[in-house]
Amino acid sequence: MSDERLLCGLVNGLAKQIEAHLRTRAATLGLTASQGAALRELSGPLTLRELAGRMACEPSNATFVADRLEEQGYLERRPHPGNRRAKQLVLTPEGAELRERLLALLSQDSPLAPLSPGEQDTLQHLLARAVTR
Amino acid sequence: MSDERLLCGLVNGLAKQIEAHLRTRAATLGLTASQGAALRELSGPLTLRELAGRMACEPSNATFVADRLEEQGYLERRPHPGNRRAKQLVLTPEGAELRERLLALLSQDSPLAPLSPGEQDTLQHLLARAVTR
DNA sequence: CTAGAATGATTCTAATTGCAATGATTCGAG
DNA sequence: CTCGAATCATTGCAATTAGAATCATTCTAG
Repeated sequence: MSDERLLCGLVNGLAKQIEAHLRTRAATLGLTASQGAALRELSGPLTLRELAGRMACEPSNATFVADRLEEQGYLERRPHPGNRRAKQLVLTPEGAELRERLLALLSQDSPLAPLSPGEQDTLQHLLARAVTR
Repeated sequence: MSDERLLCGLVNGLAKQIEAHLRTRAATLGLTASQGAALRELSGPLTLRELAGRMACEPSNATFVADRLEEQGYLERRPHPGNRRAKQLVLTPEGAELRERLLALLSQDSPLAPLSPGEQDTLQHLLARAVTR
């Protein structure tokens, strides 16, 4: 029989651990943890709402971090083709280059490293079933 | 092959989902999410640092939520036997009663419900291996 | 067609959180 | 024994975050 409270603590603990890992790596590039998370998710053009969804935060926060990244010249807001309300976030060449460096840093000493590829697969499968979006 | 970035997003997403679930239930008892988390972890006397560890937050934060719970009469700070630096957090009868009500609320419609007990077991096992450094 | 609901982004405000510094107590090397 | 390092809780401050309100645009029922 599984203890749900313990399980919640473990999920939260691992999330915090992943965030701490991201925080240290992003800091070496002059970014906050949130900025690093945003950069990590921007594998292609995203709308602000999509970014908020991937970062699991409020849209107002996504606006905030996008502002900072835009000020630093790492992304641009472009009019969304086909929806004039929305804006597309697109990385500048500097942003894309920085993203590559960040991804390289993140792949080192990942908190998920103790798990084998197979275990990561089953973990991914279980989490995907639990997360309702 | 597993995508580590996707996995990180899933862990974070589930953590946020669990927190949102906790937030709504705690709110019906007049508590914030953090206060609810603290109450949930206080199955027995805990030191502030232990509580912070279980909540995966900074000790200063644990002090903050303990202050609130103490003001509301749900817990007491007692001198720790054997260590005069530390303080033991102990639930009052009202706190213990409130905790039972919270646990009852939390067991309903848990975000982990989509997973079978067996799946929750393997999930717990995997997370435990990843989170222990 | 059109009025009202819904969606997307933004702004403002308040609350939560992390971080560095401080005081008190305990531990440990020499 | 003793002095410096480490631990525990707390405080103050800065930064992040969530939540409600607002404006513009899009969708939809009738």
